[in-house]
Amino acid sequence: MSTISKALGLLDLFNEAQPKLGLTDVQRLTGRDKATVHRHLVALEEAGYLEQDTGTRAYRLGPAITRLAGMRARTVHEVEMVRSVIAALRRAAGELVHISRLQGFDLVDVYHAEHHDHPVRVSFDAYGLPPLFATASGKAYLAFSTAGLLDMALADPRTVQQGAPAPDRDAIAAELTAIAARGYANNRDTLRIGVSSVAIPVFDASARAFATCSIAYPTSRGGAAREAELAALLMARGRDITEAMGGAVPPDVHSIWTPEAERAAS
Amino acid sequence: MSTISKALGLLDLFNEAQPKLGLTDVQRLTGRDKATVHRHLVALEEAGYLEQDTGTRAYRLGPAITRLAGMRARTVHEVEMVRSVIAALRRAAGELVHISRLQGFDLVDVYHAEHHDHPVRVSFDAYGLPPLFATASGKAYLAFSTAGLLDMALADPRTVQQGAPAPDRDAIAAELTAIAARGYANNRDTLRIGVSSVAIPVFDASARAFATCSIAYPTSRGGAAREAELAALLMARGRDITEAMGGAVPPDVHSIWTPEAERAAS
DNA sequence: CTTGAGTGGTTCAAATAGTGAACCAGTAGA
DNA sequence: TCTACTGGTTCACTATTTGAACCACTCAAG
Repeated sequence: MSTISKALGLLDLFNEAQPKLGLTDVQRLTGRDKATVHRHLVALEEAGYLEQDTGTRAYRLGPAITRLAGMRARTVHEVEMVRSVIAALRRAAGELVHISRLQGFDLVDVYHAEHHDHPVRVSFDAYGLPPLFATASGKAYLAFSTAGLLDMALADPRTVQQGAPAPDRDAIAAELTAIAARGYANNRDTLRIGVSSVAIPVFDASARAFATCSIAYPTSRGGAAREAELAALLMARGRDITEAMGGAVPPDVHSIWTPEAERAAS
Repeated sequence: MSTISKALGLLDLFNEAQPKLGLTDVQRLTGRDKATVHRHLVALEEAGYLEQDTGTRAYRLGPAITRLAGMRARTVHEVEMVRSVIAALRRAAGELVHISRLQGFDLVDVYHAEHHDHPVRVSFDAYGLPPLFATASGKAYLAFSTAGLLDMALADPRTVQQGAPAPDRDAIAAELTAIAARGYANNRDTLRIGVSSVAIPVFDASARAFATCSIAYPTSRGGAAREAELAALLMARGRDITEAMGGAVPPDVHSIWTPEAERAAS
């Protein structure tokens, strides 16, 4: 293990539960020698990745991290921020993976990664904008937003223009509650025959949903087992996606997603 | 020089002008051996501080930076984010340094660091909230915000309640233009006899002013030379303060502040 | 289709930089 | 005054890092 990895690993020790760590704390947590830890801490501090409280001498995350994150936000396009995570997801799932973002009352496609192994693929129409509650992404978004949003989406003029039967508000609300409880939304042939999908929300820095990540797959390839499998993949990466974009997963969602992530890591 | 410092130094090579760097680019910029650079880049990539474009193989800043910055934003209090910078400023200036933040139409004190060397100090009244255009901080804020804000501040009922003569809008607007051009605002005895101050804005991630940093000093200690000296100190640290809080200095301001920063570094 | 000049990446002996047991110094209770 | 904690430092030892030379690949020119 390189010295660099060891030093950078120290930064991961800082979290909500332990925002400040003393030399001895870090030494205990890592099991490494005190002198080594100290040298690493000093090196990180000199570079600005840590800073030391002048009073307690405890270390905390430093300004260089914030500075670089700003640089990344400015220089790396939003799409590229999640591209590697999405690519990994697409490889694991073998299906089309989407990132969509809310604009007005529509979720528009920001990025989608195709997979080229299967001959049968879901083709994607970039200009079809169905109402929020009709797609897996939209439901994922609504389920993790404030309740009022569903009514606003239902009040959207395009919802009734379709000539279709009026949507059942209570039924949708009940489904959203179920989605919030299990951590992901799904869709089976409801929007387009032969196409199913699963979706999770992406949260911003204020832990509010602002985008979604979804996997679309031909229904022909998937039963309930396939859906559960893809949903597990999605939830295992949910935290990474949100954090790569500068967001924070709310605690309640975190507790739903984390067990899946651990299961997938095994 | 430690390996850690060398590796972390690589991250600073990425900026707006060169958001993506190849192995050879980094090697040229650092002058170090290619093998060394490569090992460092790989170590940083494995930790998530860099990521590699699968196509071009160029490196860019990675998701771990954004993740950690989120952690810092959540665990380190806003005040502590700038405490060390402010402490350095206070030591260099030997005067009272303030950080104020806009709340509604008032700049309220977030943090202030006193200096204990001088017997005569500016004492600070935390509950005095003069109109924006009457303080150095307020003027610094207004000068780097949209023009409409001045009129809103002038329309504030408390402005006229004072019983003082009505403020001259054109004179203030002209002063704000001058402030924007030279990079800092000042105040001499106008608010309180015997107290002068200089101030600069602090910008958020969207490069909009959202707070200010100011130095207050007894007028008895300061002529124009003292004011210029303190203003130079302030502007030299302006970028650090903004970036430590996750903000970005707008390009035009950057070009005003940077020469001062270089002068002060010598 | 070669050739050469670019890439990015790898190898392994040499040496430099990292390591850790033991040490010092300060502080807060008992 | 002890003791038991802190944070931090020293220096012989050794393991990790280093860098010249190397490979593999791509691309444009001859």
